[in-house]
Amino acid sequence: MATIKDVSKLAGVSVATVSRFLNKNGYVSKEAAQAITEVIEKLNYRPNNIARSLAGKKTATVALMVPDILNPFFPEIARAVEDAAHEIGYTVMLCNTDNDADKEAKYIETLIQKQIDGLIISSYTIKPEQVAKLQKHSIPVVLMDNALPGQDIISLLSDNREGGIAATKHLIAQGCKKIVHICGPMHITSSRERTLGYEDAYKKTGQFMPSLITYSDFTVKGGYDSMKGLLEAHPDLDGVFASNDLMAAGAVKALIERGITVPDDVKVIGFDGIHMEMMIPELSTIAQPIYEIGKTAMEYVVALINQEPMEKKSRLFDVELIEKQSTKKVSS
Amino acid sequence: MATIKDVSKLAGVSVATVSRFLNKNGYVSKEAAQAITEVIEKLNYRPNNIARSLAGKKTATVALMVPDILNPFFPEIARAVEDAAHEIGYTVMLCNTDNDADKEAKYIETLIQKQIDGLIISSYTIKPEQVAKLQKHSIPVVLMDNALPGQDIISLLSDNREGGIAATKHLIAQGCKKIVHICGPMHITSSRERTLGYEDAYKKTGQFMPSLITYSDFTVKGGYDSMKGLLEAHPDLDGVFASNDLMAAGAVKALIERGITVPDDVKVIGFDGIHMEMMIPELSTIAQPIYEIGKTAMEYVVALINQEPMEKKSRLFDVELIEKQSTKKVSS
DNA sequence: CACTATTGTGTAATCGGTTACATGTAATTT
DNA sequence: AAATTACATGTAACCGATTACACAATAGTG
Repeated sequence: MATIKDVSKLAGVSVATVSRFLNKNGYVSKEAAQAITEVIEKLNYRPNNIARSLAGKKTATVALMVPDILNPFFPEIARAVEDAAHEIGYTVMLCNTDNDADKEAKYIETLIQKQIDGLIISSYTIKPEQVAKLQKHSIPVVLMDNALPGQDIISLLSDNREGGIAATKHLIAQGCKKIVHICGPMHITSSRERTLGYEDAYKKTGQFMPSLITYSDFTVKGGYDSMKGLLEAHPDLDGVFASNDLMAAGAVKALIERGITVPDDVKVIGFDGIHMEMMIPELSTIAQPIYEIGKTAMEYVVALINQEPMEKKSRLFDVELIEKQSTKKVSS
Repeated sequence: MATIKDVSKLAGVSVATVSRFLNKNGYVSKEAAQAITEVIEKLNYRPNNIARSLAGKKTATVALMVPDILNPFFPEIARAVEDAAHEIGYTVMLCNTDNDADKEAKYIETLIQKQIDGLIISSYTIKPEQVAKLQKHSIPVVLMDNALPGQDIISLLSDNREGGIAATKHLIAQGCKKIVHICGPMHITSSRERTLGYEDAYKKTGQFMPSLITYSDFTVKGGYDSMKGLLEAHPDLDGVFASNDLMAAGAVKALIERGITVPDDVKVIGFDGIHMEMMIPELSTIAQPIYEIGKTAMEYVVALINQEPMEKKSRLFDVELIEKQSTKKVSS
């Protein structure tokens, strides 16, 4: 591997000049530039990023922390983040935390040692002290789809409350009279908000009862089990709002197994907008602008890394109702 | 951030001793060790990985190249690789190539500059010259679910041929008389093998015709479209073997849309064994030991990195038939 | 007891870059 | 013509570790 020294020697200039040339800062004469360009070409020289990083520059690496990349919501995030990162020459490290605080803590240690420039967290178990630790090492953090109350961290959230309202209103508009809700883990802010949205919207109809809500865990299995329970308690239900698409899918499964037709007998709507074209019927959902959020997360992280002046502000993204078959009005 | 120098000063020893202590090589007296331990604790010292890497050590980072993490097959791989990596203190960089040779080439440049220790490729478009480039930089490469003919690269494959046979035989055993096949991209080795397996097995029945095969692209949409075409050509088909689970899902969708019941009228089996619990009916499949393959890939890469003596050998993994509803025999 | 191994430690070079600073020349100002 | 300013380049310190080598003390051996 050729080094900057090799280049400087062959080009007949000093390493400083080569470095200036490479980084486009400071003065470099046309002749020197020409010579260096040629030598670089000839030696097929590539600057060593490790050395660069050590000399005080950044690593151009950010990490993405997710609970589990197997959960289809997170590949979408990963893809968005990776695309945005790649575009500006950054590289993404993938970290699965399994919602395990220990694993999380250990990972953060590793990431600090590896001198990542920034961290995008889309993990729900993240502890404030971990974030504090990162900040002590001046590693910028951006939270996606999560918020840490009372902390000075940028967090990018969808308007979950509004989404919960929109989902519920949509079911009402489609003619549902008795709408149940499968909600996600209560320690997740986004999840709570969605449920509050449902309550907001549904209470106005005067039909609300606490027993219409079941608490679940954002998994297909969880949605499936919850749906079974709800069917026992409310055989006359005709609308289901699940706090995420996976649970909605589980709910559909439970309904169909019981011989209940979706959307004819019961309409189902999810939340998130993950791609599940394989579902029959296809699922209506409240879609988050996941891609935009991911892209924004990268932009924010990079801005923080470069200490660009910015109003350090969290943001709320609009969600969008996507109507598919699962809530289609049946022409009677 | 405390450095090794700070530690050495405070502990009253030289940096060399501290380094020896940290790396557990060379002699360090009990007293020195004790003193160093205390100072490290006190200063909360963590060795700087960048500096370590520069000084000739490895980066403890591998990259994983996949076409698109949004395709549900790849999160499974990513998860396996990441788990195995994490266990041995390695970190994983995620690279989406979109099957774009340019993007791939650029990425490889970046990865070389970042001095990754090894690369696991599960991307189908990888070019031999790219691999050669990596090898020139002595970066070990392991191929997953793919092989590069005539190249000296370890590749980990499932027994796709055998899997294709097993899938077909299973459909036959379940009573299917006319079995069509939706095959994947022909430039993908694994895909071709699966199709060969189908042909092998089905030709024995004497029922085989080339028109039973449709060429598709490993997507849900592709499977859906192919199925439609096959239904036109062969209205009397009663078994479908799709070369991957996504296409199988698309096929199921097309069938159900046509009012055909799965598995009663037509049985469908896929390949890969990705998790799709949301499907109704759940999909029978030939499961690859994805997790094991991912783990093995990491083990191989690390062995290569450490230049451990090993018979540099590619491996073929056994696949497993997973029977679910989509091929259930209907009690008549 | 002299001689070799073993144990323990420190100095300084090295990895491959970046950059502050010194120095020198050419072009502008005043 | 003297004083600035802009341009161009090189020297050497530095980033934070690893490690070859030299040296010293202690233990073991014949």
